[in-house]
Amino acid sequence: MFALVDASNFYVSCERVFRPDLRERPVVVLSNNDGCIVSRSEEVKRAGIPNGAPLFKARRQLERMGAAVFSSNYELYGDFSFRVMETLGTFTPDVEPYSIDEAFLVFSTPRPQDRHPDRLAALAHEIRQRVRQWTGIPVRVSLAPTKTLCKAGSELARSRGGAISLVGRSPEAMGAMLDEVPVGEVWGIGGASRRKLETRGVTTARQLRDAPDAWVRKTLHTVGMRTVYELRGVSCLPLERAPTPRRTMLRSRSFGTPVTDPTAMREALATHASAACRTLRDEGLAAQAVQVFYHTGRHGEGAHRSVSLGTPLRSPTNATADVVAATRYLLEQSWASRDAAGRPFRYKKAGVMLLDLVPADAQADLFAPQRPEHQRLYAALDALNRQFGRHGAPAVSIASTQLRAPGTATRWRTVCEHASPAYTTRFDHLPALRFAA
DNA sequence: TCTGGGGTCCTAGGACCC
DNA sequence: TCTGGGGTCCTAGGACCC
Repeated sequence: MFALVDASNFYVSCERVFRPDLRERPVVVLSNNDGCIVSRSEEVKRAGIPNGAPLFKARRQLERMGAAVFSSNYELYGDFSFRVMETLGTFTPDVEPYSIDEAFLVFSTPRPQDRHPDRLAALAHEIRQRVRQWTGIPVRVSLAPTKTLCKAGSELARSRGGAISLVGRSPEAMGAMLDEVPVGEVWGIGGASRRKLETRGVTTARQLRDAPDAWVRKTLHTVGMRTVYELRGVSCLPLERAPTPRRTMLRSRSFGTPVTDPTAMREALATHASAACRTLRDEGLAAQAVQVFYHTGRHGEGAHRSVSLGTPLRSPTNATADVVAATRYLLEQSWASRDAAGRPFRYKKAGVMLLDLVPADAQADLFAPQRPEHQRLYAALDALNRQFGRHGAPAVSIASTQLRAPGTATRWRTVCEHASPAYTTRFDHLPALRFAA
């Protein structure tokens, strides 16, 4: 038996914990660079502002509603996520954090006498209550025999007090529930599959569940077949107790101001490469290939250009200097300031991708140079930054991340104009209580 | 008129998720 | 003026081999 615990409007909920004045007010949280709306309170959803809407399009409406607007504060959300996961760990050791705001839990199948719907509904409610009381975060809880059914249940729970159990229901009773779920809301059915299914007359989760195997296999291939089995109550997606080692890593950002000169681009790529390598070392991995990409905006006027170029590394590495050197080479190979008509390229975003990741201690190549001095260098660097780095800004970094002349501002960095305090992770941001006289 | 058969590996791109 | 960021998996098709 699986449980899905899912926070609704998680980022908004985090912002509200230390701001009770916002409980009844419309609130939105923005993506990086203050670009899009990525979390909306119920009031904002009701007003018809869609998820993913760019801020500049919704700004007037939000002002009229008196909405509070926040930049993303991942330090805060990450800490609340940790607290929620810890709380869930008091119900079962088998917790799989699935995303920042969701987790699957697995319980041993209840004995028949405990399988009464009331008892299961009570368990779902208890999880909900405890998370709310211990962390301040409202969640929905859905119990079901498979992960995909948990996801469907979580949708149904929205209109059922936030907790639901689909365990032990007959196929007919389950079908009645799945009738309420549009096929596009089934976990694993995205826009393309939804359109495909709808043109063939399949519009609900129940119809998908009851479609013939051969037809499903032909239409949605093996992944879709797995989804259908899961809808039938046959579990195909086990709980992932340990996270699977990652295969790739990407660090990218949109620029606060468009980049037109190669020096700023070099800085940005070196900064992304440094961040990626630090994570690589934290996770004990090494990369065998590097790719950089950068592009102009897709919207609006001006010259458009999109570059994506990669190179293998001589041997697996997580040394920042190696990767930065590779990004520099790739930039030199690909940079252009103007198009054929002489119009400047205004680059909006850049990123560094590390590929073919392997464990750092695996000896991939007998002839690869062994460089213990690198290990000591980066161990020292990481230790310095852990102790003296300030919230993502390293205390010691390699020089090419700071190519600008001293005293000049970095113009490419991300915009973040509505940040809330990191209430739970920085002493200087601790909330102050004010008592009315 | 006539155009083998079978295999591997790699890459790009699609689809999906949050 | 202003449109996140970070992942995984699968498939199709090309290159190449015998």
